[in-house]
Amino acid sequence: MDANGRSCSSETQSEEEIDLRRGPWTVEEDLILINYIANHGEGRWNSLARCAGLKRTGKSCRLRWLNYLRPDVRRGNITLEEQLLILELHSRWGNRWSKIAQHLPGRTDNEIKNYWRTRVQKHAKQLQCDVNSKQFKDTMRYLWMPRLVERIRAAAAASSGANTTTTSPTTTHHQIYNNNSDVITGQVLSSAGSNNEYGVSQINASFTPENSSTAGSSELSVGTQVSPVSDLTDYYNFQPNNYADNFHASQVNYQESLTSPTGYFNQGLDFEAIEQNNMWLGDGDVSDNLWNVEDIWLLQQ
DNA sequence: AAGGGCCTCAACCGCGTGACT
DNA sequence: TAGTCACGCGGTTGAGGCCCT
Repeated sequence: MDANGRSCSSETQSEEEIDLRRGPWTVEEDLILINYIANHGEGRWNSLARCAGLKRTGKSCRLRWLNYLRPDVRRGNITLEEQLLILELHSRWGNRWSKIAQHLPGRTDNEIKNYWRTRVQKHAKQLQCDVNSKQFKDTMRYLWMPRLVERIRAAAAASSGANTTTTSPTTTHHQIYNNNSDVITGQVLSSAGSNNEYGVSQINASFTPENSSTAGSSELSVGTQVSPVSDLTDYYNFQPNNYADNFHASQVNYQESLTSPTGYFNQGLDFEAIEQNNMWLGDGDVSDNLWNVEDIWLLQQ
């Protein structure tokens, strides 16, 4: 019996015998699939497709359900926190999208893959280097990720400043990665802006470049006195032998990551000069304007 | 207003893997 | 052991929307 009470008599019918539909799903198809799964559960997608009366392959049904119709699928923009996590996990696992997606609740591997290809690979292309090259990985690790941390901190500070009547600690969950690449899931009690056991400030997960009035300079306009220059120079004015000391409180634990195998960023780079060249001051999406292409290439020479 | 280029993302495709017979 | 099937993964495609000229 299918979701509409009809008997499923076409178990042996091959896909070739059915006039299979392709392309975008209709609302009616979605409803059929949702209702069928609600009554019968997931799994055995080929027979599910037949029994539900959907002229789709099992694969197509599975994909539609997992990537779109599942109730726990999280729609909307990738948050800064999620972006940081994606970059971190990708640096460890590479294109293991499903594995990465497991650590971003509600996000699908397809969504993360699309994010990576459309946002991250775009910058590799702009830099005229391979996304898997050491140059690009170092650029991501030493420039982009600290910048994301800074923006997350700024967002947290902005939200705390905008909500000064709330002084009680808030509870957040963080997944942080130790040096063995193991996931540590922590329930963190902290006031906004304070440090926690993982050395990570409380993060306003709802903040996105898109839902801020305008990413970049605008986040400073809500009363948050976060200077991208001064804070970033704290981050980046590390010397080869003391950078770990300069990179601790309120930041994701990047001490391990800060050893650049290729040395591109271990040679006392003048990040303040980079700041003054307006490298970080893009006013668009956080993933845009993160670096000036010519500056990066000059740095790498 | 039009159209061309670019970007995003849903959907498809091919392949690998594991379970089962 | 070989064959089949279901499932999942990563890569790719293409439609539609947006932006710029």
